Amino acid sequence: MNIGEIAKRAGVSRSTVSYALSGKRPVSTATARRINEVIDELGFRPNASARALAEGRTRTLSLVIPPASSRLTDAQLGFVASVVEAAATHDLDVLLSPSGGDHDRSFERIVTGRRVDGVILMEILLDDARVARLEQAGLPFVTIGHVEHPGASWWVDVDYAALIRRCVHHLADLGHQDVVLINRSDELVAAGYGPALRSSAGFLEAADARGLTARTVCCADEPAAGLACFEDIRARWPEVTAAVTINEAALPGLQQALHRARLDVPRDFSITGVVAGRLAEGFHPPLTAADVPAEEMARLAVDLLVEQIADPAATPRNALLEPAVTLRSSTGARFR
Amino acid sequence: MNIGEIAKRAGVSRSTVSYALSGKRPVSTATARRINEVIDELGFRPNASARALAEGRTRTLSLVIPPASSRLTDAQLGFVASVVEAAATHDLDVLLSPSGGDHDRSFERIVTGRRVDGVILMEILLDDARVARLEQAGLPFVTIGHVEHPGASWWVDVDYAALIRRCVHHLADLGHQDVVLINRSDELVAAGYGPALRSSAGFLEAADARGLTARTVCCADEPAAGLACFEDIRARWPEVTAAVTINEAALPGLQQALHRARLDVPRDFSITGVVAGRLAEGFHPPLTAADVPAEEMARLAVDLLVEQIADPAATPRNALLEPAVTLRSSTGARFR
DNA sequence: AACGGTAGTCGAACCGGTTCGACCACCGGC
DNA sequence: GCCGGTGGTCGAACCGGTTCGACTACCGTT
Repeated sequence: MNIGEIAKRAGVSRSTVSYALSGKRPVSTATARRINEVIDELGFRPNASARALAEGRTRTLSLVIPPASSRLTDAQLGFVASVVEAAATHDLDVLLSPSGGDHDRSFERIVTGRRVDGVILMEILLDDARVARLEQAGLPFVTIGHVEHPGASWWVDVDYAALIRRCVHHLADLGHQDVVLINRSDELVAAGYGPALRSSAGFLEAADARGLTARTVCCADEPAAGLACFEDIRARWPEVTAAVTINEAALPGLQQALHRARLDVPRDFSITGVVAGRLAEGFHPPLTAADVPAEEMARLAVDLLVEQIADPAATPRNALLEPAVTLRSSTGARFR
Repeated sequence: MNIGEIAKRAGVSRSTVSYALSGKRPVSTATARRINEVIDELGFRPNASARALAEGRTRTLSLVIPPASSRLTDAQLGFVASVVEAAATHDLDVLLSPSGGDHDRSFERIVTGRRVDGVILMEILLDDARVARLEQAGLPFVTIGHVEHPGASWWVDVDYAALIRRCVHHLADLGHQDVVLINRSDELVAAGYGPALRSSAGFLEAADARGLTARTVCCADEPAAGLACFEDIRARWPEVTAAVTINEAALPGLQQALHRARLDVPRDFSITGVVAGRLAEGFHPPLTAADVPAEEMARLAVDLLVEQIADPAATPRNALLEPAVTLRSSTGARFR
């Protein structure tokens, strides 16, 4: 069941079997055939640990996810599956590692233990300790989202500021005058979570450019919070006629609040934002929104990481995606 | 950066460093202190591949996710995160492997390449080829869901038949006479997907016991299908006053269909089933349903797997969970 | 005083691959 | 007929850990 056994049965040395498998040196067709016969017969496959030790690479990537306690949103979960798919096309395996909370041990194990060839970090903060740790360790990595001053680093992100600006312009075009941004949670904003901060900046910028009255609120990542948040908005600013959101988890609650308030979307109230396509379509009515392109981001992230692993000295590359805002049916002209 | 370097700087042999780290043989306190100083100073951590090779175990589990990974339901995704958490408490890493489709190479790599110590298989079919493959390879594994004739094997499952029966009895108690089961997709039923088949059986059984008129339909795992499916039900069987479902992905579509049909839940129509708690709460109104206990299943699965890895000869254990049906507000008495 | 047991340490073998240097046989060129 | 190059193969070293057997020093017994 190991390479020595194969060699013995094929009547050759271990190195010859290795060369027959890798093709790194020529092997006569006759020997190659004999070796392959034995391998097929015994169902041999090289031991991954031994190979990793000898080659100095593990053919494995790590995908660092936020702790499960802070619920993963739909877009994030779709991303996990997509990374696995993308890695599979490169014959790479994916190690899923939690981080944050009391999971620093797992993260350290990955980084220092040479457990993987590279890391994909998701949900990073504008100033993220894990980024510094990986840089220090000299381990190739790609971040989903970019730190405040990316310098020369590898990352993939969605241009939240630009997308939110587009949403605001869309609402302004429809005649809305009083708009609100329903952001992610206070905690995330306080921690310096890029998408939340950049969305807020883009929102205020575009509202200012179009002379709209803009309000922003934070909302915890759960349906109940969405409901409470919307009722609060109605109570404080009854003049608001449209909302922009990046808070996927709150959507069911928003839906419920709209229904309770007997507001028809889009006749009485418009809603748009940046949301996973699947969720936007599940909303009622389907949400006019920029769909977070999880698969594309995953593919890009893996490709960038593979490139970086192949040549760690290469000049860093990045990608700032700006998906189209898909017009569905949750935004309409303001007649009142 | 390797154990030899540590040994040299601490003035001892490599084996002494190893024993100081593992505690498998006594080391004098003076030497241990010196070794630990050097280790802390250099930030040393044993190379995972080398250790795996020497010990014959990788301290890694594989979580095999279903083929069309883009179609993971909420309950499944919650499960993935929970498995990672549970494994972390045992200091184990989790390798996420796709299977099915054109991903058989990934699966084979895991199984034959001694890449992991054990496997958790989710979304298995009543007669699943991967189960046979793992048995043949002699690799410890636990399945989420159980095959038709489990024999002596390790698994964790939710008792769909019993839960669906409970849902039907609940509806019968409320006076409903004509009920429908909205199942998962045709394809899954045809492929022999346990939860779908067992739900169907339990549904018919309980309806029969209570003298209800029962219909069952299959519905693809997406919102649009849920909408079409419900409108179809209304057209064919207008007398139906309650639905039971295990199709989480179709829920938003059902919601939309109920709204379009101007049916008030629960006044005009009742709906219940087996659904992730988070989704049940996101429904409007909150769904009376049996919440799939993803975290508990994950923890159990990992614990069972760890137990099996420690003693492969142990007699197999399993767990059939029957979570409570949580009364929320989507079911009501039938007055008409 | 001889003896057995244990704490503490070392060197060497081993896990299962990859890769380097060396060797031989054979070929064509001058 | 000698030389250089290439195809094909082997043995040995190496990757970085763990573990076994052996050895020494020192302890308390009888």
